[in-house]
Amino acid sequence: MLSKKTKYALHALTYLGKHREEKTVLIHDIAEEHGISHKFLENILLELKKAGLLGSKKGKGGGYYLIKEPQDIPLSKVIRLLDGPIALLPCVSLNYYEPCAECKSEVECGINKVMIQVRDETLKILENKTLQDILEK
Amino acid sequence: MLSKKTKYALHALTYLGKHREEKTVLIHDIAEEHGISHKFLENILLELKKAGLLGSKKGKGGGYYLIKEPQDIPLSKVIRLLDGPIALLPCVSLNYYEPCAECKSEVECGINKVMIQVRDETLKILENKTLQDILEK
DNA sequence: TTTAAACCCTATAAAAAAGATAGGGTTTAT
DNA sequence: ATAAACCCTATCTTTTTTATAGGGTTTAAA
Repeated sequence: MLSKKTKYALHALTYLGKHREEKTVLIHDIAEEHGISHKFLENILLELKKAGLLGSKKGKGGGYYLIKEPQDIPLSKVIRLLDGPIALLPCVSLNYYEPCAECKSEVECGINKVMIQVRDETLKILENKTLQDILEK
Repeated sequence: MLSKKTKYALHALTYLGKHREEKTVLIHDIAEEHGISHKFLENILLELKKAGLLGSKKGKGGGYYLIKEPQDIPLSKVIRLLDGPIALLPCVSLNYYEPCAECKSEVECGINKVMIQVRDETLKILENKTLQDILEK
């Protein structure tokens, strides 16, 4: 399951996507709309900004705005950013690889082999669905 | 990512699958092979038994054994059993449904819509991959 | 140029989930 | 009879998640 961070991120991105005509959107407004803690949401938006999905403007009249087109923001990107690996095991993660403690040999491990396949197929799904799909509902 | 419980369960099932010729397999042997706590593994095997995947035999010479054919044990079954929902959000879970706190209306929620599609496609993958695939490596 | 609105940063803490341990009871093959 | 192995319940530790707090910095507009 997705963490609340990722869930909130998706809600925020959706909100920003719906308000693209406005130059900026206030954290406050997003937080209020979805009943999220202002400060917690702030951290999330900062991460999305660091990752290049959002831009922000300081000072009076400032706020956040989408920097990418919704169709260029796949779910895989958002999930990886806030929740980490998409792979089901560390030993098959592309972005967060770690060896498995229980595995004596990855080469001989059938679980490893299957999980690589699962990872690839799952990635196809999550790279294919974008913020655009959410906005289109 | 999968919890250790699920990971251990997959290792145990694999071990049992490889030793199907023997009538029973000792918890001890599986635990030792993969460096898992005996007691922790015991709990997991009990869950697999309750779910109808394993049988057990008490007394001297007893142990656990596979009750189903490997091709009839999909990853989805094991994951749901030990880790819970496969869906990314509670509001789209088939087996563990709960409404989302942040969502005002599921019907209007684009995230919900997309996650239903993700769930269905993910399920296809996880129902299609079975213990047999792991054993075949 | 002041000031209010909003972003930015660090540290800490509460709550929940995961992971593991302990200890004893019951069953059964030899 | 007894040792080997399954079965059950409760507790505890660690890690991760989910926040909260408080203050500093930047900037647009009056």
